[in-house]
Amino acid sequence: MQYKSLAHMNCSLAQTLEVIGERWTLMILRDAFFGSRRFGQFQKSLGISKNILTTRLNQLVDEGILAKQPSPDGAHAEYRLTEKGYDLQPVLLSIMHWGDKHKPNENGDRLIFIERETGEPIAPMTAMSRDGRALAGREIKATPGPGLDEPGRSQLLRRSEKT
Amino acid sequence: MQYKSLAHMNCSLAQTLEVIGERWTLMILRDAFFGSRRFGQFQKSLGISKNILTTRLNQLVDEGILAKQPSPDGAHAEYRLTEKGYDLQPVLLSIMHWGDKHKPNENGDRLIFIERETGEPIAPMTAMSRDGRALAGREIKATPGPGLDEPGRSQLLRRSEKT
DNA sequence: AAATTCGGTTGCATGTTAGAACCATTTAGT
DNA sequence: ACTAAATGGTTCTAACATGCAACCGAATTT
Repeated sequence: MQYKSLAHMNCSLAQTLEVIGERWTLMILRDAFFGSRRFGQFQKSLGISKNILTTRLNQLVDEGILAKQPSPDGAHAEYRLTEKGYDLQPVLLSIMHWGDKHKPNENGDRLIFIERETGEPIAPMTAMSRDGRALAGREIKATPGPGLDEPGRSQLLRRSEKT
Repeated sequence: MQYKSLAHMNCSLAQTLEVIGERWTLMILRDAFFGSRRFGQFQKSLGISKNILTTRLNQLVDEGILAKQPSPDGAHAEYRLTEKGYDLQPVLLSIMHWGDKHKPNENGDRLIFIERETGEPIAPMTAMSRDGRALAGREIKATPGPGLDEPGRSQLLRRSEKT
């Protein structure tokens, strides 16, 4: 997907960025969350070149984030979010939340996310303790898990010592 | 920062991606969260070319996400997260959480995020109702806020009708 | 005093992107 | 039924970004 691959890194961030770490990809997914299904809808709404859109949609289909299916009327294809795609919603929400705060529109929030059933606005995305307290950035730290290999492990520990 | 600018779009996602929407940028921030401060630390840990690292660090400083300061011993410079930078933690956490789930390491999670004080693992990043219930992707929808302009507004409404 | 480290800058080859032109199929209009 | 336009792409090319290697000055180490 890109110039220098991050795929060899044993890092959940790198692995994910290998898939969605490109501007258009997330914009396409945004549109998908808002109901776009068809090639032309994405293209018109985003103003993206067709060839780029083609490659991005194919990558997302290959990754199982979108599924390409014939439309109900059978004529053209549709791209729909899979479960794996829906799982990206927290990512989109937290990015948007940052944008609302630090790149605001002068008139106020551009979008308000509400619970479908109640119509109530949802809470802003924050890290939480298991018992439901919001946690600020500095209250959290990382420790090595079973999946971390030795180089990363020792780097992490060395750094956290002297903090 | 990139080929085709998203800056003209009135969209919190586009605005944010204009700043952090490039693979290296988020990797650099990951390192910053884990304690990297110096040019050489970032470069060694990521294996990124120096010229690219230079431009990315400068962009982050220009945006106020990192601050460049002389180090305590006065010799070389240090890059440290600002408050604006710390606010990106939910973004990183949700991306990593997706990676842990969908691009797992066979041995288990690579990192475990814990509350600094208690040592307790934090909850996975999820959208929440204000009263603390976790909300799945499909339970949420977007409605236009005061900052949304007419074209986007009507598009959004048109789409949500026929869902 | 010489060599190494640190934090870059510069130049070049190569890979990606953006835009335009083209094309096959389906749908809409007359 | 015939034509025109829309849809969903593919292909070509120019322009720009990336990545590597070489270089460089200042500061530290040997």
